[in-house]
Amino acid sequence: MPRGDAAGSQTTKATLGLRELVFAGELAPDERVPEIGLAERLGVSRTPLRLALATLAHEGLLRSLPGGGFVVCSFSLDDVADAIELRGVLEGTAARFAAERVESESELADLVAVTEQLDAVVGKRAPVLERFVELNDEYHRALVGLAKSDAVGRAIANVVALPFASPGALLASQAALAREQEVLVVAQHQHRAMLEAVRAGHGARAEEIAREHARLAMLNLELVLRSENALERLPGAPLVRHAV
Amino acid sequence: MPRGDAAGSQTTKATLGLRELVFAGELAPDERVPEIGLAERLGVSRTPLRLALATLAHEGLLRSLPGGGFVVCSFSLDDVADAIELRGVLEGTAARFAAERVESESELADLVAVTEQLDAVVGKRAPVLERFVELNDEYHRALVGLAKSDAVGRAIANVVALPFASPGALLASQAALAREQEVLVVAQHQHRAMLEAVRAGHGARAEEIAREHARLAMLNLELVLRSENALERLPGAPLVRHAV
DNA sequence: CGGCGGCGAACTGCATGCAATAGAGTTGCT
DNA sequence: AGCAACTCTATTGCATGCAGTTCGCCGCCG
Repeated sequence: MPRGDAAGSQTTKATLGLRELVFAGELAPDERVPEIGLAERLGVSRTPLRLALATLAHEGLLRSLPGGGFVVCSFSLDDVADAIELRGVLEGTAARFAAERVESESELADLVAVTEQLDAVVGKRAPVLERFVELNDEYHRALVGLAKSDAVGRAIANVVALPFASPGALLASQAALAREQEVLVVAQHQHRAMLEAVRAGHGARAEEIAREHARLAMLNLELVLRSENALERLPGAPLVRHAV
Repeated sequence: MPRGDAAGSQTTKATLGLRELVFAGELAPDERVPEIGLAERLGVSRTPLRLALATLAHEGLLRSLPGGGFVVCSFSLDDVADAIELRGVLEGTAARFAAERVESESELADLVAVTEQLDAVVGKRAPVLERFVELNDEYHRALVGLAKSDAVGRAIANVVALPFASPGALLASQAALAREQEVLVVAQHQHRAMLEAVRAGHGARAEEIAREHARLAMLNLELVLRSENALERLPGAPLVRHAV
């Protein structure tokens, strides 16, 4: 089926597999990625693997060495914080664009539906975190879609490629934390507030809420840092340089 | 010298050449890019060319077709406006980060030097636009550097990959316009203001100035749209879908 | 005993051959 | 005549072979 990099292509297989390997930490950060062994490990040839390596490099997960080859990037806690803040900025822009561009209530249908589902989940006595993360991602996707901007969409996609920067990343890692429910309530409050701001065409407010919403992830990061076992649940944790 | 994608590598050659071809409009937008003829046209083999195609696709200049192969992206005027606005948002973040993170005056040395050189150019009776664009680019690079954030730097690099979104793009295209000098004066005023805001640690102000500074490019875009011959000087003009 | 130079091996980057597919053109059937 | 199916070709995606280079190691010299 050598036409199209559709789902079944070798390149896709290599990219997904490689990303998984990196996230799982099976390839040590700051260490040369062996091109040969990796090819057979992923069950693909070197050519599509090389394409996958280039892709991950563009996503910022790998770095190409001057001498050739690639290394897995490692990230300091400051890097993680920056990525989260940047996501906030970009989602803020998306929210502002949405507020400025949405013309009819019908366009908001998806976002409204997701928000109501989130309400239901949070309203439960024991919210299912998994379900919340899922809906949360959906909410963010819908919001970005309303911005109607390829440029913004691509920029966000690039940032979210860093696993720990994705919307639900730090939620998933704090399952065992005490303030979990509290965070959920606040997050959902912001979801509703953003929806209202967008609906009312209040771009500046929507933007600020989105930024603050992302900073919730930074709060989570701080909470997670205080409990060692939670840190391990952080997606892409092996890439983060623990403070020594 | 088959090690390292250093300056002389075939992949680099292919990437630069391909980008040039796309910017020049030699490859018609929305048309399939022929992989075979292109290889010999660029003087490289198909393998590095394919890597270059993937790179440009990541930069948003090409789009991979479901059936395989690539097409050159075309951009509506709204897309151009979005890209410029997004650059403003990102440079705003860079400026804010710079204001929040710069600790000593010595870090500002480069930015100060460039600003003074720009002052000199603008102060001339007949400013040399070329020189201004050059220094302008340098100013923006220096500012982004002060943000000390890889994530922000990479995001900006991605947006600027669209030629018409780069800082000096719309300046270069309006060489023949009447209000040229006026724009230069305003731009340089904003450069100085940003520098002051960063120096004073006024993040919010620095951010807002940077956004407004980018919107100067949008003003230029509107000016350029009114004079047909100027539009042709816009970098990457062939990619822009002229309003029919 | 430490530093330097040469040698070897392994790995990367590139070129090309092959196979499979999608699209177009054509032909036959209704 | 129109539609559909079939064939054929051009083109892409993939695999592998080859060449060049860089890094590590060992021996040699200071």
